[in-house]
Amino acid sequence: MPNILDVAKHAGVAPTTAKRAIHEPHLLKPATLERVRRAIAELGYEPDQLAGSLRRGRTQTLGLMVGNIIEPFFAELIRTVAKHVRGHDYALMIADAEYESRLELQNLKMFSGHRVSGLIIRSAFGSPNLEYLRQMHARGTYILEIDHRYPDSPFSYVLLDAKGCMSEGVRYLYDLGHRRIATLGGYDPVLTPDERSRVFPEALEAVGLSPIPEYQKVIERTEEAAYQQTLELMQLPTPPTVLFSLTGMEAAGAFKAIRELGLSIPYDVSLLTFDNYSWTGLVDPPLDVIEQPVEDMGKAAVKIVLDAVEHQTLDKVVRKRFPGKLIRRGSCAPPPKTTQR
Amino acid sequence: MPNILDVAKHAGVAPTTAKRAIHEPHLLKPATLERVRRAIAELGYEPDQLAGSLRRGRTQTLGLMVGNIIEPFFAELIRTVAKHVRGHDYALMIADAEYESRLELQNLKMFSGHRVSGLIIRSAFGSPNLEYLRQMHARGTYILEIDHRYPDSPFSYVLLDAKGCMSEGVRYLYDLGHRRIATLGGYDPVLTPDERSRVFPEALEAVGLSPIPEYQKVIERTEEAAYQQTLELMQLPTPPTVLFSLTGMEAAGAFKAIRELGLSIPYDVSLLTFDNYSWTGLVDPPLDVIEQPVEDMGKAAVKIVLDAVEHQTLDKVVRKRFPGKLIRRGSCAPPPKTTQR
DNA sequence: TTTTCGGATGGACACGTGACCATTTTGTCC
DNA sequence: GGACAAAATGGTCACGTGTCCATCCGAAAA
Repeated sequence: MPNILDVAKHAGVAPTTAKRAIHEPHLLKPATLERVRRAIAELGYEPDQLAGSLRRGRTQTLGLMVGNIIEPFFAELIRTVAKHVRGHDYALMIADAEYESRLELQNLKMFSGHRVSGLIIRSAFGSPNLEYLRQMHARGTYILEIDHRYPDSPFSYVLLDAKGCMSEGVRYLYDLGHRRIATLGGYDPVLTPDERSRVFPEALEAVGLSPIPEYQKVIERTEEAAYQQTLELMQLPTPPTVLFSLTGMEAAGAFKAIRELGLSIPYDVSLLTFDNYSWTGLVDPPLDVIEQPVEDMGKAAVKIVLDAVEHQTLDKVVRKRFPGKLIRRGSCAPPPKTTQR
Repeated sequence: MPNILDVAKHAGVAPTTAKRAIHEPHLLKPATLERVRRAIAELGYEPDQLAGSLRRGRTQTLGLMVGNIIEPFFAELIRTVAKHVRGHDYALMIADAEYESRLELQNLKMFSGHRVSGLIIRSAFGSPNLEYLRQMHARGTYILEIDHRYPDSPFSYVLLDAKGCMSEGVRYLYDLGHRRIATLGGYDPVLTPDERSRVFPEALEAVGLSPIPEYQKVIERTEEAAYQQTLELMQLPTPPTVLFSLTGMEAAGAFKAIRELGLSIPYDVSLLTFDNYSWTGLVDPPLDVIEQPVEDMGKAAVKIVLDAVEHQTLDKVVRKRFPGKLIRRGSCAPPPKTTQR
């Protein structure tokens, strides 16, 4: 593979001149520039990013670690991030932690070994890796959390306005007449310390309700676990009149369970979920959702990270929250008369 | 950031010895090894993959270029590939070409600049980038095509058994009584030269049918285009009795169009599609699908690429086809009596 | 004690680039 | 044509690692 010296030799100039043809072409005489350019084309020369990064002391590489690539939220996030990184000459390394700290650490080490300049991370719940992130930051990697953050983490973040969304959702359901509202999956400081389940009680209290203990359960945030919990909830003596799903993944499980129980949405039970996944508009009835502005979030994340990396302001902390959007489609209706109190 | 020389100094040994503690620990006296290991731990040393790759002349990096990361097929492919790369100390660079040759080339150059050792690529249709891929291969990148291949491409591939799938699908529909079968999107040597649409006529002929000209149309393989084409097809004087969707993405568009036309599946029209996406089991009726063994395909792709890269057998060509699996769920039934001939 | 040999350890250098400073060439003015 | 500044070009080295070869040490054999 030809290198810059080959190009220089082929063009009859010094290596430094050859390199300037790439990075500072304005410094060269047009004739020289042209000669070097032809040499580059003829040899098919392509700069080695490895050597450049090594010398420069800084790579043109960003890391993106997602929680679970199968979830459309993360797939869309990857696409958006990739889209906005494009054109800035940065490569994107992507890893999927599957919400597991062990995998997360393994991937972080890989990123670190490859000296990524910036890292956008959806950290795992209850992860012991905060210290490692701190270390990466101390060594020059700019870190931004997305979708979820460690409590007390010192890093920049891009998050959903969880409190606003939960309040709006609960208010919407309350106004329809619902009093027995259940979320899929409850708050747990270690297993599922996500903001949505944490602020749910506050949102209830804001409309004068309080959490119903028998609906509270800590589950994994998976389709299967949501399926199971829905079966259990709907077979309680006094089942909830509405299920509030905190992720689109869980909504699929809940929807399946409701259908298998022979219940009708929204006549027997209402369903509201986060994430405007495409299937939510295809099922019958189409689901009411709280849409996350994934595009905006990904774009903001890239901007913050690239700004910090390019200006080497690694200690600059930028924190942004984005509003969700409640979309009504028909899966929420007033609760059945017979069960209303 | 500490380097191997710092470690050596800290442990009181020569750089070479320090490095052996990492790569060839069996060569060191246990006491020395222990001292170096302690130094590594105390300094938090992590080898610089850039410098290593530069010296070695080969990176520990693979590239994966997908057609469209939003499609669950590719999201699953990414996950599977990431999963099987893990544990081999390779980093994964991921890019999304969005089926556009221009983006594809841009991403290929990025991969090339970062000197990826292997590349798994779902190439864009009618792309002019085959020559560039050839060049990358000549310079030491092992290349494997997945899901689609350039006609006459010289590279390894992992593909679906398109012919088998199309034959089985057509046979299934024929046996139900269908004679007017339309695919969504037809074959075009430049725009959509995919195997599925190409072998569709053969599959028809195998059961004694022939393609119906008015159903043949070249469309983009998108949800929106499929939606439009479905509207058009179903409003023809003699509409097809069944739609055969070649991708899961298109099925969503078709499903939406059918519902909006007030038609009932499968009584008014049947629907069969590739890709067992989760939503296909949630809608009413659940859809008959031809499932692609994404896991197996991704696993095989990684194995082939890593084998070739690690043994430096860059000219070894491995080609595999995987069978699809027809899953019946109820969206295909005998055609309506009134329209049957 | 000397020799020999294999197990341990050490030293020098190259990978391809970018940063930095040095040198040559060109243009302008008197 | 000479002086001078600016424009253009050139030379050297370090980034952190892996490779290659050299050296050292200690134990067993002579």
